This record gives sequence, structure tokens and C-alpha cells, in this order.
Amino acid sequence: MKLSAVTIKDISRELNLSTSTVSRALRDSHEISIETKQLILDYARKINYKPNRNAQSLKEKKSHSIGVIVSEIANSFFSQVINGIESIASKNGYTVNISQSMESAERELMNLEYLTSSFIDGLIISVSTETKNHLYLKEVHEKGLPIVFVDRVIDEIETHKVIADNFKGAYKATKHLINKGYSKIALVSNHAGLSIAKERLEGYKAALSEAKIPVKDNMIVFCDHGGMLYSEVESAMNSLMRLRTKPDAIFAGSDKITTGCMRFMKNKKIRVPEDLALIGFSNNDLTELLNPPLSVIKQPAFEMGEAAMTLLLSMMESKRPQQKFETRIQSTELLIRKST
Amino acid sequence: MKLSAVTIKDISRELNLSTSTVSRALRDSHEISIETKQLILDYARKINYKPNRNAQSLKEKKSHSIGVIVSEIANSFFSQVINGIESIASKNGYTVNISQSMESAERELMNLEYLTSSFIDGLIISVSTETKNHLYLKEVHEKGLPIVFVDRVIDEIETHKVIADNFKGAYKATKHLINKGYSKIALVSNHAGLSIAKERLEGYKAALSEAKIPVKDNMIVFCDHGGMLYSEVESAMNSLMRLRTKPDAIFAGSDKITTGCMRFMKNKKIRVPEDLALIGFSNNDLTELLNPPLSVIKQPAFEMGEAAMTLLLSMMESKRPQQKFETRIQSTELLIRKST
DNA sequence: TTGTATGCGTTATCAG
DNA sequence: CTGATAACGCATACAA
Repeated sequence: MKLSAVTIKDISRELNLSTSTVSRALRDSHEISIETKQLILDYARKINYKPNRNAQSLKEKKSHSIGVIVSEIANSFFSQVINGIESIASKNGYTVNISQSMESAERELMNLEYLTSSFIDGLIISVSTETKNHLYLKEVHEKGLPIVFVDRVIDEIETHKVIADNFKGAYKATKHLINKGYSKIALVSNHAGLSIAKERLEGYKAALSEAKIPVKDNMIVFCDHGGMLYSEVESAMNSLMRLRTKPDAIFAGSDKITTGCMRFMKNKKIRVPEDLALIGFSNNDLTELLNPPLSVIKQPAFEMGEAAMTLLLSMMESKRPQQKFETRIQSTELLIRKST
Repeated sequence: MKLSAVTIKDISRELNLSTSTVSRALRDSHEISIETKQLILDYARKINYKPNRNAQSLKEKKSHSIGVIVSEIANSFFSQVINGIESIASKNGYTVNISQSMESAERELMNLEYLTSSFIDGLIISVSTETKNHLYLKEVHEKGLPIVFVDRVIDEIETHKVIADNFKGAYKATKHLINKGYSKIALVSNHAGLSIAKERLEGYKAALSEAKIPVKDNMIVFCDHGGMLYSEVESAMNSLMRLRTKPDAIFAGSDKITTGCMRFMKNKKIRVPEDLALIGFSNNDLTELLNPPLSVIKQPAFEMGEAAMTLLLSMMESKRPQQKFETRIQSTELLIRKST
């Protein structure tokens, strides 16, 4: 960019000083006289000097920028997470590089390879539903790249993981339906391999078992791409509606799936029982304005983003190059908003 | 980062070649024999060589990354815009650096200064409601930083601007209400200084005038921070509800304001006429699932993001260093979804 | 306290 | 076709 025509060299030439002196003044070093420092600082401000970050990064071997990979930015949950990340990052002089995997393991890997070209100091990632192969991620982690997982984690990689209490959320949601008198509760879930999906499934099962309601496999359907396409949710719901004993309540296992289920129930291409209940995860602000009210489990997305960035900061700035991280942050603030 | 322990130098040492030869092979230069090229490429792949982007950037004076500044990521409209930007950017080998102004001119300037530290090759920005002082933006633009405005533009800066047809959208929305028999139509708008707010105001006025309905100043209220805080919308609505002749319909001038109005009407801390109509801009997917249906003007946000990034690419890759851009992309696909 | 010299990893220019 | 060398802008070890 032409912006930074002005460099340290320009300043040193103009002021008849060496570049190192100028550099020291700018870096606020002690080994420099107050007067020269002030002189340099004043002049630098006057001509609007801005350090070249690429040169700094090359020298310091630190880019002061982090990478963030999520499945889709335009998803309330993730955009709120990113909001939290950005707010902490910018306060600490870090730049946030965002890319989305669109639930594709291939795109995820591409983004990952690109970002890790000795470019980012750390990574916050929420893996895609497709992700099965963690080789590359594991490799860069072992080579020393600080990584924090958010929401969708990989157990095999030992590092900080920021997750909500999915088990409890799912348990509560299911139990809520049970308390309301529903007994044929179906679960429409994310890809079964996803960490959060597993935990939510366990919560769902626990609530049912506790109420002595048998867990039926045909009442549990998966959207392998997280409901990225509506058609995925549609076929999941269709399969449920075609059962001889239809569910009387649906528990939707993710933001996207919740929206998809609502859409399905509204469209009514296939006959849907009038009183079919729906509860689900959602971070969309509009859910609280729905009529009739929709029961919802909301994740503390912003806080999770903040926590992730804070942890990443501590890792990046830790002097100890390698360390075992086994901290698990449990964000417990899950709320059930309304009753169905 | 320690990831890129492997450099060109390592390869050259191992293969008994000079760094320049290696560099040429990697850059796929013509002036190199097929065999050595293949040899180098194979070895590079084998040891998983990744070029150091900071060094490249320093050399090329190009970072292959762009800056994006929006008011808030966690706003459906902007997150969809970013989605569009990112999809085009990643296809073209660009990294997207995102920061949010939270409708604060101060934060906006800070982000801007940080991003422009000879770091980004181009900028896509949707200015904050507060922005009045364009000096810095103008300065960097004149120094040659390619800039594309999205949605909220600054007329004084001559560059590409990607905007929806706000006039038409507002005109249609207002006209729609008139056709439905409403005559006391209030407008709750963004800061009056915002380009989009002006255009929407004009559309609103045009529709009223056409129907020979007088435009009343007290029926037009502004949220100076774009409804960033609910309280802002609340007081705007309160002032309308306290009028001796209350409006029979509300036209909400932005995503955030639409949500705020819905919330206000639902809360009913103050008496709101039962049949008060609401129409507004919104890009939230859930609006189509609302009951009763909410009339909505939806912006082609994703497409706007794509267009902005495409234009920015053309500017960044244009050989001509400076040029007058006066193209205005009018995204015409505005839809009124449901009838109130 | 200040200046000189060197290197970060890459590419480009110039010889060979 | 290949190699040596310089340069991008900055920071630091070392010298003065």
C-alpha cells in the first residue's frame, strides 16, 4: 500500500539521527534521552508515521493477528461469538482474520492452510460438521500454534476448549417437554460425530431415561451438514412425520435446525399435527418475539467468544512455549425462555 | 509462529541450490529447467513448505488481505454482507480482516488507523451512524487505498459504492401501507446524516406526497445510534405514542430498529393501539416465520458483499494507480414479503 | 545515549 | 538456466 510512504528511514534522515535511535524512540525504549525521544515522537506524529506491520511481523516473528474459522458467519450464534472475539482482540491490538468453512471439511482445511502460512499467532476454531480428519490441525498444534476451540471441539487435541453446558441444556429442554406432558419426543440433531451433538444427545437420553421413557432410534434423526441446506431438515422431519407413531414434540439440536423445523412446520407440505411442540437451540434475537412463543435454549455466544479470545491471548503471550492445557470452561448460563 | 520453520533457505541448502532458484521454482518461473523445478516442488511438498506471507508482503508491498469495517457483525444484514465478501475473497486468495465500529465514530477511526498501517490492500466499509468527520478516510483514499462503500456511503469520496435501492424500498413500503388504508404513517429512522437514511426518508416522503398525505415532522423520529441500544428505539416509539394523533402504522428504517419496534409493541409498557401496523427493513431469516406475518423489506446483503469484494478486487488489481470511479451499483431486488 | 551492522524470508536484478 | 547480491522496513546486538 502506498499509504506508508513514510518509514523510519525518512524520519531518521530528516532529523539527522540513525534509524535505530528512531526505532528506539518509537518503541519507547529506556536507553534514549527524553529530548530526542520527544523530538522523534513529535515529528512522527506530524508526518503521520505508521509502522509497517509486515516488517514488524517478519522481524518479531509475530503477526499480531489471529485466525477464526467458523462454519458460517451469517449464523446468529457464530456472529455473536465473533463479536465477542473481536471486542477482546481489538482491545489488545490484535487483528481478526475470519473465514468460514460452510460445513465443508475441504474448505476448512484450505482456510486452515492459508491462515497458518506463518501468518497468524493463534487460532480460534469451531470445526465443521464434516470434519473427521484432524491430522492437519493436530500437526499445527503440535508445532506450537496456540489453538482454542469454541463450541465444536476435538477431544483428541489437548488445548483450551470453550463450550456451553450442552448436556444440561439438552437435558433441561427435554425435561421441560416431559413436564409439559409430551412423551413422544423426537430429536433432530447435527452430525453425530460433532462433540456438541454427542453431548446434547446424552442430555436428551438422560432426561428420557429419568422419566422412564424408552429412547427410540427412529425418533432421533441427524442432519449431517448441520442443516446447512433446508432440504436436509426437511427430509429429517419428513421421516419423523411418516412414522406410524408420530412424535408429539420436536427438540431441535442447533440454531439452523431450529429455524429449519419452524419453516417445515409452517410450510405444511406434509400433514403436521396441529399441536406438535417445538423446542430448540437458537441465538436469534427474534425468537423472543415469536408468537406463539418458542421455547429456546440460548447459548452465551458473546461471552464464549470473549472467553476464547482471552484464553488465546494468555496462550500467545505465555513465555512457556509448550504446555498442557486441560482447562475446560463451562459456560453454564443456558436459559429456557418460554413455555410451549 | 514456529510453524514455518521451513524456509526457502532450508530447501536450497538441502538440494544444493541457490535460494533464487528455489524461489523461481516455487513461483513457477519460466527461466528454470523442468527437472530442477520438479525436484524443488516435490521436496517442498514433502517437507510441507509454506511461504512466509509477511516476508512476501514486505517484498511485494502487498499483503493480500483486506479490511472490513461494519457497525456490528452480529447484525443479520452485516453478517450476510461479510459472508458475501468472504466467499469472493477466499476464492481469490485474500484474507478478510474484520472489525466493528459499534456505531462509534471513535472506534471506527481507531480500527481504520490500525488496519491501514500498511497492512491491508483495500477496504470495504459501511460507516457508522456517528461518522461525520471523513478526513482520515478521505486522506487514505487520496493516498491510494482502494475503498468500496457498502450500504452506508460517503458521497464526498469518489469511489465504488454498493447500495440497495433505498428510495424505492422505502417508497414501496410506505405505499404498501397506504394501499392497505393506513394514513398516519410514522417513520422511525436511523441518524439523519446517514446516506441510506436520507434516501429512505425521501422514498417515504415521495409515497406520502403522491397520496396527498401531508408529511408531518413529528411523525418522523430518529435513532442517532441506529437503535444500537433498545432504549433509543423505546424513546422514539414513546414519543410517537404520546402524540395527540397517534400513528396507525410504523415504518422502521433499519434492521435493528425493526426488531426494536417489534419488541416495544410486544412489551406494551405504554398503551399501543391493538391494530398498529408495522413494516420495516430486516434481513433476519426468522421474520418470514413470524406470526402474524411481518411486512419486511429485505436487502440483498450477500450479493452486496459479493459485489463489493468484486469491485475491490478490480481496483486492487488495476494497473492504473489512480482513477475516478463513479460506478454505482443499484441492487434492485427488494421484496415486500407479507402484508400487514 | 547514539550509531553501525546484521538479519527476518522473500523476490528481483544482474552476472555468469 | 543458475547463482550471488541487494532490498523491502524494522529491531537489536554490538560498538563507540
